[in-house]
Amino acid sequence: MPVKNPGLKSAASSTVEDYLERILELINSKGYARVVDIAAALEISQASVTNMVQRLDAERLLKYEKYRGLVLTEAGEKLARSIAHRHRLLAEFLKLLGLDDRVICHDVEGMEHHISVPTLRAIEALTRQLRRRPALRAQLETALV
Amino acid sequence: MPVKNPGLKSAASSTVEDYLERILELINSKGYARVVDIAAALEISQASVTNMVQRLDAERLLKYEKYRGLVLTEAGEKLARSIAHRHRLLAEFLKLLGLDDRVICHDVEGMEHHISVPTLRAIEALTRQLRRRPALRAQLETALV
DNA sequence: ATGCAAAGTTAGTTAAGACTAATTTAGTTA
DNA sequence: TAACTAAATTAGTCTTAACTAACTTTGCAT
Repeated sequence: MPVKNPGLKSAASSTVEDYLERILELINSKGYARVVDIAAALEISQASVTNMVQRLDAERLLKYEKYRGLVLTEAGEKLARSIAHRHRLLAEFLKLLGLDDRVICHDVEGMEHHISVPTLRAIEALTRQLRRRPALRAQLETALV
Repeated sequence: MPVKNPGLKSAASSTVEDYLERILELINSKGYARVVDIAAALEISQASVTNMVQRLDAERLLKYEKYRGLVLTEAGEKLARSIAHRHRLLAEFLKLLGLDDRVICHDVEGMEHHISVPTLRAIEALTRQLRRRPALRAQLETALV
């Protein structure tokens, strides 16, 4: 299906977003992101990662030197951060709905690439309300049976 | 990315779900679903639709006779209905968050294929609360500025 | 300094799902 | 009923993003 983009999102494909998200995660936790680690994190082959890293370099989302490693560019880091932020927000929202971590992980990874800024803001506001209203959360729990 | 399926969803791909959703919609509104109408609804070529319809026939989600038309099978209709239901639920949820129809349409079409049953149930419960608590909705609106 | 294992790269393949162009069928109208 | 048009189908191509297998580079241990 040709997924049209009505001016609501960044130009990055879901796949690109997944890569950037994991790369930032690795950099934050280990200080660097090697091909082998990215491949392990995404559960894909190293060859696939090498390909994508070359593409991300061409798109100026990171700087990459053959055999030597990579660093995010300003643009890449900015994008990665906003992706990570969206991910955290959605995960927290689902957590407040009482869902378990396995489900949260699965659904967030699927949905996150398809949520526009306005929707994200609305969910953010809703999450704030849920956070400070345990009574409301309790109602949800009981409604689920 | 290899989208794994941890036993949370039907076996149909996002694409298949989109086709079924539109086919049911057409059948409900016009009484039948022709290739040309499905193609128009999904904004893809008739050739692509013919291909997919043959595949859906092979998967027993509809019965299809060359040049003659198609009808959903029991299984196909059941699946299509549950997809449509999920779509309506998500759309209503976003509507209650105060989002506008353009955004709702875009985001629902992106997200709907990635939401598990437990998450859907939780959102359903939350939607009920939002429906009967205009004050809560008002708080969200003002929080958005 | 050399050699070996781990990491990285390249080349070529695959699958889904779109596309166009060309062909065939069906239904309507003269 | 003959012909024309709209709909449907087929055949073959393209893109994205995965894969495997084979090869190269790097860095560590001897």
